[in-house]
Amino acid sequence: MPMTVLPPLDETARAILEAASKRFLHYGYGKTTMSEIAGDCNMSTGNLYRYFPSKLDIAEAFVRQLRSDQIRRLREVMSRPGLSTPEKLRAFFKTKLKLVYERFHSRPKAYELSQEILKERLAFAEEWESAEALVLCEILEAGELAGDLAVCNRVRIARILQDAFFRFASSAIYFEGEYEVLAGELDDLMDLILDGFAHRQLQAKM
Amino acid sequence: MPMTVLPPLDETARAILEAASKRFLHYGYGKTTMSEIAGDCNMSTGNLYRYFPSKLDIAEAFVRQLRSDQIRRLREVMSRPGLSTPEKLRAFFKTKLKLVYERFHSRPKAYELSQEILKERLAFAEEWESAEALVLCEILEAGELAGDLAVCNRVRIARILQDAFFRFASSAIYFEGEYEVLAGELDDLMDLILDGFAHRQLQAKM
DNA sequence: TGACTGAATAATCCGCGAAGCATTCACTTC
DNA sequence: GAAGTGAATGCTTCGCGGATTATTCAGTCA
Repeated sequence: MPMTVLPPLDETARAILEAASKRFLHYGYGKTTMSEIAGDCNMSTGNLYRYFPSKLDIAEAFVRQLRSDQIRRLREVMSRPGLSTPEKLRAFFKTKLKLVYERFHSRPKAYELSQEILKERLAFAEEWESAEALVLCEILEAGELAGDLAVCNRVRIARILQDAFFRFASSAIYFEGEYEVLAGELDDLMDLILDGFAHRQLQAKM
Repeated sequence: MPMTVLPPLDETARAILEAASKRFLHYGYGKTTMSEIAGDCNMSTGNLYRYFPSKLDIAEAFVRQLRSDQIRRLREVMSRPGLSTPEKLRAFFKTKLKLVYERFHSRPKAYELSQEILKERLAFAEEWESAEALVLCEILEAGELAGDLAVCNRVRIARILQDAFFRFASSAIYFEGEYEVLAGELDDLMDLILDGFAHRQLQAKM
């Protein structure tokens, strides 16, 4: 179920994916042809289709790697010892902003590819959202257990948080502003929302 | 400064705008030609340019009307007597969602035109955002005076609110879901944020 | 002199044939 | 029979000439 577990790839498939990835990163999805990928792997185009149903699926597999790497990093940050639940939530969204911002500016082809796939493959986009929501749920659950947070419905709260920080995951903003400004606005919003949780905490105690 | 005040249009300009609007709504921006507009007004194409610098400016003037109408309605809702500040804030964003949702589904040409202009005319998009922020600021100011709300920096808070509800103004969502679902999610988010204000209120009193 | 014209200009759009490419499949290889 | 081939197929894109259309401007009108 969680997308971080990739179906195991046989050696040939891995070689194909690696060759394709290099070209995608250098030249972009559109400027990479199946014959080039096949050539890099010393095989014919026909054989590629024994390992991937289509070119788009190769790209999806690539983006899947990028994304699961991102999930891994998010988990890493959030599980640093000594962080309170509010701090974890803040770290989650700030890290996400930083990762996406960096990818956008330093690896534009990867960013662009990611966007293309997400547009074509709605199911994948939803899968990815759920994977993130899962991490959020884990943070919330830990907070609940630690008495850090009063949360009645974790799934719902995770969804609300995703809504609230939607703007910071939207590509539109990366043309607008500096990272520092964006991060500042994110902090402001997080302050308000954490106050919301604090208030609920108080209410729950009464 | 506020965009709701349109530069007064002379009679001819108004006629042009009206003729153009009809065609934009029926056939869309791209399928409307300057000669058609001129024909509708019994004048030559050249004369149109004495009143508007370009076709895009006619469209902008039209969208400006739509938008200022929307601002007017937002103000109307928010100034209904007997609403507390939290209720006003909720009404503001729910009304906005409803207006945009309705436009998207019942007047697709108008929606599409709106999007086209906002893409071309960044300055206009920003102007529009500021106009909305201004309304929010007014709500916040009234709340402050009524002792309904503890707000230190109105402009900043307005910005935070716009960030938080960005998703509900983004066109992406109108393909996804039913209005009821969206409105429900908006309510959830608003609940959390209002709790945030409530908490700040308590803090301020101590 | 200000309102307006419409032919001239230049920019953009459109359709269509050619080229390039993803995908398939009958076939080869080991 | 699993792995691989590469020419054949059909789909998509591209480029380009002609047509359409936004914009201009020298000139008319009242």
